[in-house]
Amino acid sequence: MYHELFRAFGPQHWWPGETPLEVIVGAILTQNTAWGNVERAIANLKKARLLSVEGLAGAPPRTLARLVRPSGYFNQKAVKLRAFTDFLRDEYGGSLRRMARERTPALRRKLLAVHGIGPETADSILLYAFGRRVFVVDAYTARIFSRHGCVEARTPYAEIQRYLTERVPRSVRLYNEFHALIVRAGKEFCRKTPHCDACPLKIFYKKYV
DNA sequence: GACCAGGCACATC
DNA sequence: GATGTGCATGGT
Repeated sequence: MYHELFRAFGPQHWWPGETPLEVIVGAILTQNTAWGNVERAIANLKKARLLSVEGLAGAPPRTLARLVRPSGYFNQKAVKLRAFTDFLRDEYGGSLRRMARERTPALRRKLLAVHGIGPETADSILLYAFGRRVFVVDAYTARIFSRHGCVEARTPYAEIQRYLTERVPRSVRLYNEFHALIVRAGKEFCRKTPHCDACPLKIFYKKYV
């Protein structure tokens, strides 16, 4: 499936963010939200010169909420951004470099304890901000692999993740590209109803489903 | 005007 | 532990 997707779409160059902090902010803002709206919110933060650890930590919550408004759930997301900078300050003295020295299992555990960071957001941060070998599962992943008969519908996050890590070669590079391609395919072909004839994965669909 | 989008926390059973 | 609900904007 990976090779079919790569052949069809080519490299996706993920994450679409320039710095680890920008990846983290994007991961929080994109929760159940179209990426285009996240881009507007990030642009607002940049324009206000608040897309920094100090900026996010120091800005009034109402200001943050106003700036991230285009990404939806803006009151909650303002709280979540602040929860992250609080965590970064308390746990690593506000230093992403120090945070980057933490070992993956401990870091994942700590991230999951932060308000607003669940499994997908934690794993996106681990893989795309810190280059850790963690397979990110999202709504598209669940949909595509359940529609291909690999897992049951509504299989829990951890189980889908286990299914994939047991089968996919364990490479950060591959995890990065595969997940990005899954999102690409999900957006274009697997939204409300399957469009299997045009989808690069159609041969798998026809063979197994 | 309905439906959807790269979830998560919280309440309730 | 499973299931339901609120959160909210912008595109199709």
